[in-house]
Amino acid sequence: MPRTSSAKERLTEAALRMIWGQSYGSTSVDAICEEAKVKKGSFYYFFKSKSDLAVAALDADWRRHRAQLDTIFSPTVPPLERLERYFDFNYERLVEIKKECGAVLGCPLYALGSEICTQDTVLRGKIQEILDRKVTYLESAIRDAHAQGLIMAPNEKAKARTLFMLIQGALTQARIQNDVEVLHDIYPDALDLLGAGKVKSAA
Amino acid sequence: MPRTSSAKERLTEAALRMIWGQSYGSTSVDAICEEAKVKKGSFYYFFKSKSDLAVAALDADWRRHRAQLDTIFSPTVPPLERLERYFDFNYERLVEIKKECGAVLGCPLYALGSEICTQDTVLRGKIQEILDRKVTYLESAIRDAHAQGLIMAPNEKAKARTLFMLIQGALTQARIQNDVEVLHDIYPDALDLLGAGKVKSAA
DNA sequence: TCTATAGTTGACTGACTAGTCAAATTGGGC
DNA sequence: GCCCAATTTGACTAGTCAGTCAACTATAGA
Repeated sequence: MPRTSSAKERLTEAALRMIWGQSYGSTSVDAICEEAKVKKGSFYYFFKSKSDLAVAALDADWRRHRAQLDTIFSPTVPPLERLERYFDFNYERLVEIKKECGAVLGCPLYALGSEICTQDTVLRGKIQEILDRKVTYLESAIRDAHAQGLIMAPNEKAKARTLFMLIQGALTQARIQNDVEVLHDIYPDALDLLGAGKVKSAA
Repeated sequence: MPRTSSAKERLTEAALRMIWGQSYGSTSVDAICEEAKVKKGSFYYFFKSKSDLAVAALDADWRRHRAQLDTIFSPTVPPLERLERYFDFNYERLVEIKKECGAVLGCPLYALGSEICTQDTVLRGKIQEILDRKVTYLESAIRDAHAQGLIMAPNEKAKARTLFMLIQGALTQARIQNDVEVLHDIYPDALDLLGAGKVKSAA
């Protein structure tokens, strides 16, 4: 295992950062190579195309992100606390990245997915796959919360998808108006969405 | 008034259609000109840049869209029916466009906004302006519904923004997975979000 | 009919695009 | 020291990009 990052790693990292920070279309292979300090010949030794690099970049990012989600959504944590932690996590992440690069970037999957979905079926498929896996975390938290009588959500799959779309909508809105605070305001509304008020209070 | 569409009109229409259908970055001025049957020299007679054209295209689209929203959100219609109509309208619009161009395209403001927000401040400003106006329609419907005791939403501005982000999240998800049905499932959840169940039933 | 203005045209620039390739270099196993 | 495979390099296509420009035409008003 190399102590210093390999050329391939530097490429996927630079690619994600730049594509997320600007857009897929406006991020050139040349610019990615320059940022990663890799010559273009090497680029095409590792990846067969720009699209191929993007897939690899999303995969690498997902591997990192997944571990964080496993912690946040640990079954040892009460289900509604998992959701609250996830909201906090998204907020903190946005703040951190804004500090780093000066802009609120939202979710790379939605930003990239919305841009390329009509043009690159492979990339779109990868994005869909990761999005589906992310929804799964919400599903299990909602299922557990419902089972414990904390919320009223008999169809946890539908609720999870709706909640996910709300979160992603908020992340996209935050990106568009370059404002993290958009995220803060939605948690109480998310509880309403989940039917937290519909439940018979403890008798 | 010209009976046949002017070059300028053809340009804004082609631009919106192509940018929405693909992406801003992958839509070239040359391609727009070809689609609009206008020579590039003429393009730069009417618009000072591609970005300038995009702003004009959004403006023109908003003028059309606004009239439809005024009908849907007419104060003569009961407030919750306004919202239901708006959901139906979005669904029908997605279906229609899918029939036309073979793909689910979501909302042009979010698709374009998410793509260019870190790169084009003028375009971003125009998008924000239109988005803000759209939220206003939801606000008034929610305010009226609350006043009539149909929902529990004392802070109509916050609720409207949250509902808007849910809708936009759903539209974006529909675009990414090229599936209109995503939209259908969220209306009951939207009612939960608005606190339709929280309200004391008629005594 | 003259003129001013609005609109049109196509050729042009120079920078940038994704992707290719043969040759050179590296570093580990023998 | 030698070999082989993994990697690196930089020069190279051939096409596309946004934007420019001077010359041209159409047309409306006086």
